[in-house]
Amino acid sequence: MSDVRFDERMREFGFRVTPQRRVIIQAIWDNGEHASLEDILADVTKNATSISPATVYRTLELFIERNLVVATQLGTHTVYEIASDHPHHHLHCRNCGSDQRVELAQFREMMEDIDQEYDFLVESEHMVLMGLCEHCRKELGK
Amino acid sequence: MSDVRFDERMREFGFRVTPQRRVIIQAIWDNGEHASLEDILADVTKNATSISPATVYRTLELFIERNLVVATQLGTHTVYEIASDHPHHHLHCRNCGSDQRVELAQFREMMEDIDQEYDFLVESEHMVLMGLCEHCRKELGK
DNA sequence: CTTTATGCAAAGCCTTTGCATATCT
DNA sequence: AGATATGCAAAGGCTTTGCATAAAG
Repeated sequence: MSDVRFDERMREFGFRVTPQRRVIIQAIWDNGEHASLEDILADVTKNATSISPATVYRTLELFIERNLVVATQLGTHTVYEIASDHPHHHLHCRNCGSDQRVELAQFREMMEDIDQEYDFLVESEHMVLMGLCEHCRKELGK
Repeated sequence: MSDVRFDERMREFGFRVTPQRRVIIQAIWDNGEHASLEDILADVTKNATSISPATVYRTLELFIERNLVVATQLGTHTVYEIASDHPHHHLHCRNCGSDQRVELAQFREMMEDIDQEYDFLVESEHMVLMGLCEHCRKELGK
């Protein structure tokens, strides 16, 4: 995604485009779309003429509120990614930290089963499954 | 579970039994086994001759470390429950906050599918699915 | 020109830590 | 008695807030 795209995107969402916001959204993008707050704060204070942390917090809150950015709980901390139209889930490797996006038909099935069996409507649209990736499970012999 | 039981349980795990620990573990139990930190702190300072928050933090850390208590991420905050032998998941209603324990055969299936399709080993053993319970989905017309 | 965003510094909160005292086994 | 847990108060770290200034539309 180019810088121009980000600008457009922000305008679409009715935001003013500022250098700080460009840097922040770029930081999220650069982190493979799974940026922790620390990642963002680090990137941002590194790349830019010292953006205030306050700005980062306020900007993220705003973006999340209006769904330009999605916040997801990954174990203990929250990660941020730029909202996309494609619902998906994540396979997050606890060993190497890699992150794989997947569309899980199986997940949909599971939701339907739960619906029928318990009459419960699952709304978790963006789950993170922790575990071991292809590479690490071999390395660890699992 | 009676108080005596808790005492036994704690001793099994090699803990000294103190009044504070009784109160803390009771607080977790009383909250339908899904107590937030706030719940616990509130209960504890209410029921007891003012236990120090420091003690609550240290005790929880200890219990979790040695698997007497399990900590689970529920959206933004962490919830605590007394460890049980039966692996299970939770259906948590975002509207009324009710919480239903379920054993999901479907979940196991999903894990196996993911294994085959992506060669990823899912280790999330204790998930919380957010959504709407039987009652609330009717109330909200979903 | 008006509205909105930013930076700074202070205030707030929640959590952790050190150490002396009290408690458990 | 010896080992461990607790309370207190202080220290820490992260996040939020108020307000004046700067920048965007």
